[in-house]
Amino acid sequence: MRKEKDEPYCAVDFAFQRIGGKYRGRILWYLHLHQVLRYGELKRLLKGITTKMLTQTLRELEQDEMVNRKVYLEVPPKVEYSLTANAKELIPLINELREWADRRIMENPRAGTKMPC
Amino acid sequence: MRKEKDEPYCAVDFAFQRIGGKYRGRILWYLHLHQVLRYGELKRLLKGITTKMLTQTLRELEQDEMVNRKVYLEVPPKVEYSLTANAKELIPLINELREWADRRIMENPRAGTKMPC
DNA sequence: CAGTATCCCTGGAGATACTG
DNA sequence: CAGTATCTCCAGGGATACTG
Repeated sequence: MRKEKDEPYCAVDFAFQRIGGKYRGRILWYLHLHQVLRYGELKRLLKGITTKMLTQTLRELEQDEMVNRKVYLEVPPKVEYSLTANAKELIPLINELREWADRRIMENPRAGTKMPC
Repeated sequence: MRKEKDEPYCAVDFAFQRIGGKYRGRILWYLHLHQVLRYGELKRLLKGITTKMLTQTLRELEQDEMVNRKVYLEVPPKVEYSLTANAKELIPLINELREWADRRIMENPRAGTKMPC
């Protein structure tokens, strides 16, 4: 049974509930980079994610109108995921967050190297 | 004992680890709105937060160089929190996330009203 | 291929009491 | 005032097996 999120206290809260969580950011970013991805392709990109978490996160993103899910009635099955218009509005922001993070990573002597996405 | 965060997989991950979490976004936003806030003021703004979570989150933000902690050696004690330069770079982005969220909230017939922060 | 269905465990978070 | 210190709980997430 799907748990309801806590009522967000304010818009900042609301935003972070939609993009926060362990995999949401990367899923949105990969869908942006590739335009459209199949379930298995996403699973390969999100190395180590379990099917349970991937399916669950995709379903939540779908309910939040952040991703489209397109099912092809073929054998073997084929399902494609893509960003909705709502989510696309966020891409420039996520990109700037990514650049901010890259700067923090470069500043840090320990890390010293950019992390590819 | 402080648990280490999972190694972020990429910069997008890194960014969300720094601004994600239940209260981080709002703390950064409130510190932006008020410039400087005392512990008790933050606690009042984050209605319902426990001292444990507030202290813990502030310490993490401090370690991540997102907030400054200034202690006044007075009785009664006085501690002031403010944003670091690193965190201030994020404010325009958080503000745009907030505006994005406001648009989503207004679109939704159920909600229909902006949420103040 | 794209998922379900279970079982299980941990750590994020709440409640409460106490202190320099 | 600005925190510590404990105890507790539960849901987010992992591992594994199975299926249309």
